[in-house]
Amino acid sequence: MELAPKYNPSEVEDKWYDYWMEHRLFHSEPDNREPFCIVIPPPNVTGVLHMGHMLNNTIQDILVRRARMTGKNALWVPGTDHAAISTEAKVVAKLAAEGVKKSDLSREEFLNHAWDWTDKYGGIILKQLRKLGASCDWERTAFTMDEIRSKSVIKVFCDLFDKGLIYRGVRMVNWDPQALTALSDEEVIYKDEKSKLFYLRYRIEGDEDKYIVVATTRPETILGDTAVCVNPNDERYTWLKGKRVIVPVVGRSVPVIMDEYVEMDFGTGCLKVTPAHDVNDYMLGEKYHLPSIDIFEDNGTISERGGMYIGMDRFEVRRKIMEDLHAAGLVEKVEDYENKVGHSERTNAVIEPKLSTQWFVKMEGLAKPALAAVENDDIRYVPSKFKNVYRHWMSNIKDWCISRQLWWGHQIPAWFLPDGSYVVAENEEAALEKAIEKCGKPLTLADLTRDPDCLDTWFSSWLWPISLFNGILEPENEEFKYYYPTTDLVTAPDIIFFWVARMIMAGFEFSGRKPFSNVYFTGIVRDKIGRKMSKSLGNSPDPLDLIQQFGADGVRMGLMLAAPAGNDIMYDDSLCEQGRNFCNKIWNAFRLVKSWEVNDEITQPESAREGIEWFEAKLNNTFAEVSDLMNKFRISEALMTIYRLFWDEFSSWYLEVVKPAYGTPMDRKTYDATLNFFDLLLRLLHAYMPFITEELWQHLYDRKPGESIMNAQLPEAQIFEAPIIDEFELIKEIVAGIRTIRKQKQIPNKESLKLFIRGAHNDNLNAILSKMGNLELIEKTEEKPAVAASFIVGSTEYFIPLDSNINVEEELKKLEKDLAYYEGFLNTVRKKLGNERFVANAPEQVVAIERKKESDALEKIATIKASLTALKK
RNA sequence: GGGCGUUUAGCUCAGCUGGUUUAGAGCAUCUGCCUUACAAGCAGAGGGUCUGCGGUUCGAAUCCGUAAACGCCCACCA
Repeated sequence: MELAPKYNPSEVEDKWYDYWMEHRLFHSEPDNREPFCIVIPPPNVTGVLHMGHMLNNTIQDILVRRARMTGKNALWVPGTDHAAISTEAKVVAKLAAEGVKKSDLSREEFLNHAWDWTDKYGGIILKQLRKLGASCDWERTAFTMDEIRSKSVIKVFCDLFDKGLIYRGVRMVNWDPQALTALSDEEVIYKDEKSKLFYLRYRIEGDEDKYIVVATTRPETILGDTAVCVNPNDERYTWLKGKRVIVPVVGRSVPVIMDEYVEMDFGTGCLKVTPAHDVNDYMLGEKYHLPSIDIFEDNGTISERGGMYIGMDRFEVRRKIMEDLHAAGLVEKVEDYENKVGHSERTNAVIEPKLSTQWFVKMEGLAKPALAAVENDDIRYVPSKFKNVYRHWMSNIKDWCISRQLWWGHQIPAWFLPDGSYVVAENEEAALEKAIEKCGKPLTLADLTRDPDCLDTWFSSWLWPISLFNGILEPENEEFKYYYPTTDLVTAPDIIFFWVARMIMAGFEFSGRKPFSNVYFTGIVRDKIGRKMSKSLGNSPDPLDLIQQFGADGVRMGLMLAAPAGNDIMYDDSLCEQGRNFCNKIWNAFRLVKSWEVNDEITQPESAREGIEWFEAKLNNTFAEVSDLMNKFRISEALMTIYRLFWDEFSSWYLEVVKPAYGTPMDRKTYDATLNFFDLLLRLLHAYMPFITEELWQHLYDRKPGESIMNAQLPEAQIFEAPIIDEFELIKEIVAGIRTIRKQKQIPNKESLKLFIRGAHNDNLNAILSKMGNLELIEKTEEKPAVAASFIVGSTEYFIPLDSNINVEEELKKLEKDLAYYEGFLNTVRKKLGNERFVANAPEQVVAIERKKESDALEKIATIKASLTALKK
């Protein structure tokens, strides 16, 4: 077989993905093995793959593939989320572009458009995931709005309602005037904004010459003012007691109320009260029975109730009303001001606090077991710092507003009766029954009106780990019992409240158990200079382009090299380059091994025997080390460990040690051992780099159809102390010493050298030393050869005799530098040992180590000094 | 306004319960090599006193306090 000198990913990736699919290698069914399960954080059904997905799914794939190779029955369930607001917004925008308004369509018509959109763009992202090698069980692909998931949502809603955990009520909610829906508190993002603080004059009723000054950031809301409030302890304003003031421009007379809520030292200490448009004002309004004037339409324009500026947009009015206030001489002053303004997470529209009737879930009771599970590590957070964030939120949890004024989603299963009361039921028939019972009159379906609102997207995704296995509708089914609780969850910390916390609560509430055992939080993918990747900045590469350029394995490796748990990753193409280069390294090592001819007659050279013994020990220990790191979710460290094993130990040392001279064949024993090592190395690498490892693994031996490295098992290994590993490290140092001399003296590698040794030296690996150093002789000596370059390893001196004269100056300099180092070192050690309290207090072992350091250093110094005097002669 | 986290070589990060040869890795840098697996490579080399200050200790990158910088989360001062 001829292999190209460079690895070409595009030639092999699709081939092997198809092969895996064809043989259903990602598919899992319950059996008697231990299950390992991950459910995918469902991406938006109409989304496209970005770097965040890339990172997140690479990690999941690594975990799943590794589990498969360690004897587990591994399952990764894929699916998508209907993403209520964002999908509905996209459909609305698309229709608008075609000149169709949502309000002109019936609910059914609109949903048809939405389904068309979903069918057209849905699942693109799942197809893209295949390009990176994601080993999801595609036969199980689910959607938050498919039948099982929808029914589960409805059932859960009804159950919670029956338990009294869901209620309907009038509350001040976060209103998105663009999406025309209420949002949960978590969907509001507060951003610092430069704005103005306007100081407005409110004249006193009956004493029009006097006025008080009120500071506000939102002058347009004076249309809804129904009071002015001051602190009762504020002596500046005691005279205001019982007075009324005139709202500027509007001309309405409103009372002055006194409440300690008002901060005396903010602004003027005078607060305008607009109960319909501010949460705090709403509270004041309730307390003092103030009228509430909602001046806005749902889309943020002024309504009839505003009385003026009707139909104008809220930001337009802010400008206009200031003009009018100025004209009327009612503006005291205007200051620059920085405050936080709430924006919709999905549409980025400025949130308008709005009074409306919504559905809520009582959270306090749900939070308790969910908090405890994380606190006691029954659910493990990696990294654990996110426990703090979680604890804080969970112990201050607020009720969850779950209704959204949208059509795309799960419609709330509540039906209104003609008298305005309502019933909650899983379907129309059941609702009718309940309704008849409730009002005692013979109603028909025509008398019932279903609540038009939909549920928050997260109200379906919080069930995901359960509903994927149909555990809500059929809690006793085999699959649910086998795969649930799932094992690991991999997600980004920004949805810890939206999703993770709620899944945990849902897990305990609906299944009585936790939904997963470990949560691995990834970081955010940023660009090289630390900016978050975003479309508008244009700093986000297209993952598919990267795969095209560097190969899926290269990109996976690039991302994983830089991604410790919970840390943001500073992405740079050079990371993928490193990944690609590594693929190439593996590829070429394979080419070398496969180029060897085997001759059964040849006996194994001693160097090869030593090399095999060493690498076996090294490989075993690395297996153990990698397992340990992976159990701690230290994925990038595990990968780096493997990288170094392959590149430095295997390629640079092992292969060079066993490599036969050019044109000569290799013995059978060494060849077989090398193929075996290669096989094991590929297995170790497979979870991280699935494609190239499959390609080479298939080439390594004859494989049966359907056989795959995916299912090859990783040997169980434990770290064991092997003296040969340390011995080999010394050999490396000696070889490096020889190479340095070759370089300095410009002696070609081909020219063999003699090596003389003065001092202790272990002969065990001399065959390797001789081969790697290209030595024709290794000999102990008492005397330094007349003309020789030297170096020291441990406290042993090594000499290479030279033909030409050596540069005495240079040698002296080198030795003196060494001497200075060791004398300095000895000094620090002696300082310690000279300290009586150290010797008295430190553990015996530690003192012993220091004494050993001392004697080693002394020995070394003696050696160097001897060399120095010899040179100076 | 509260809380949390980070700060170690040019860059990205390890360094776990303080003591494993006066701090490790990868990348980048420098030097020499197109040595028939690989220039996407090989061989060699240089580079940090661990953000500052104070403390605990025989001993501190590691523990405590404090300051600064950066980041994140939460919060109803208009």
